Amino acid sequence: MPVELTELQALDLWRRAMVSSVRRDAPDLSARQMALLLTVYLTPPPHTVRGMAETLRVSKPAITRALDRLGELDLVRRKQDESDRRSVLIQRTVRGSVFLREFGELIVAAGRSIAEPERVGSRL
Amino acid sequence: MPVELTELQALDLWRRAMVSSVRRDAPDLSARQMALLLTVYLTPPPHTVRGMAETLRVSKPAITRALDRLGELDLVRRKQDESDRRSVLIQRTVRGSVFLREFGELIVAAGRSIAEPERVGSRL
DNA sequence: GCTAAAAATTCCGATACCGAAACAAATTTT
DNA sequence: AAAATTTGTTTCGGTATCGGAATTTTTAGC
Repeated sequence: MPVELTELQALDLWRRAMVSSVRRDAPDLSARQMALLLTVYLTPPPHTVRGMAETLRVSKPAITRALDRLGELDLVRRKQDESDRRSVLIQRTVRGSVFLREFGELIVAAGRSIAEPERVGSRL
Repeated sequence: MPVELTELQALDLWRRAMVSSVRRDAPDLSARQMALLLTVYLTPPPHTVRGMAETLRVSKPAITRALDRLGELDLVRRKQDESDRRSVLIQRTVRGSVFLREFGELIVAAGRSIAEPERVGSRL
C-alpha cells in the first residue's frame, strides 16, 4: 500500500523530521551515509561495496569511506565473504537496528504532528 | 490532517527519497543546511540567524556557515533588516523554490513506490 | 603457472565543516 | 554620551569528506 502524500505534506514531514534529527545530539550522518545505512537494513542481502556503489551511483572509495564511518559508530559491520574473499559483506548490528528504529519513530512522530493544510506557515 | 505511517513505511519512504537524492547530481546539503532551508520556506517569516539558531538548537556561527553555503547556491538570500540593522533576514529565492518543489516531488514519488509490507526486503 | 580481471582499500591534494573564542556593528540602557 | 547588550561574522586549529589515481589481494581465464 503506497504512502499518499501531497507535495506540501511531504516537505513538511521532511522538515519536521530533519529538525528533530538536527536537534538531538545523535551522530549526524551525511546523505550518503544515511542512504547506505537504510539500504543495508531495508533491502535484501547480500550487500557488497560494489553493489552499494552501483545502487547509489557513487564511487567505490566513497562507499569505503562511508563504511569506515558507519563502522566506527558501530552501525554496520564488515565481514569477508568466505566464498569470494575479494568481496566484503556489509552486515547489520544491534546498534544500527536501534538507531534506525528510533529514527523511524521520529519520522512517524513528525507525520503525526503535521497540521491541517491551512495551519502550515506558507506555500512555495 | 496528520500523515499516518507505520515505522517501516516511514523508513522505507526515507530510504527511497534519500537514495533518489544521492543519485541525482543535485547539490548535496548537510542535514543542518537542509533543515534550515526547509524551515525558511515552510514556516512563517521573519527568519533571523538568531531565530534559526534557537529553532535548530545550533550555534549562530553554524547558521552563518549554512547561510554562506545556501547563499552561494542561490537557495536563500540575506537581507539587512532595515528596522534593526543588526539583524539579517533570510529570504527565499526562485531557485530555492524550484529546488524544494523538485525535492517534494521526489518524496511523493518515493511514497507512491512503496510496496505492500510483504514486498519490503526485510524487517529490523 | 602466468597473466588478466575484479574487488576493495589506500593515498593524494583540495574543499567543507566543526565548536569556541574573539570580533565588529548597531542598539539599548543608564 | 559612555557603557552594556544584542546580533551576526570572522578567525582559529582540528577533523571529515571529496573525487580520482594508484595499490593490494583474490579470483578467473588460458
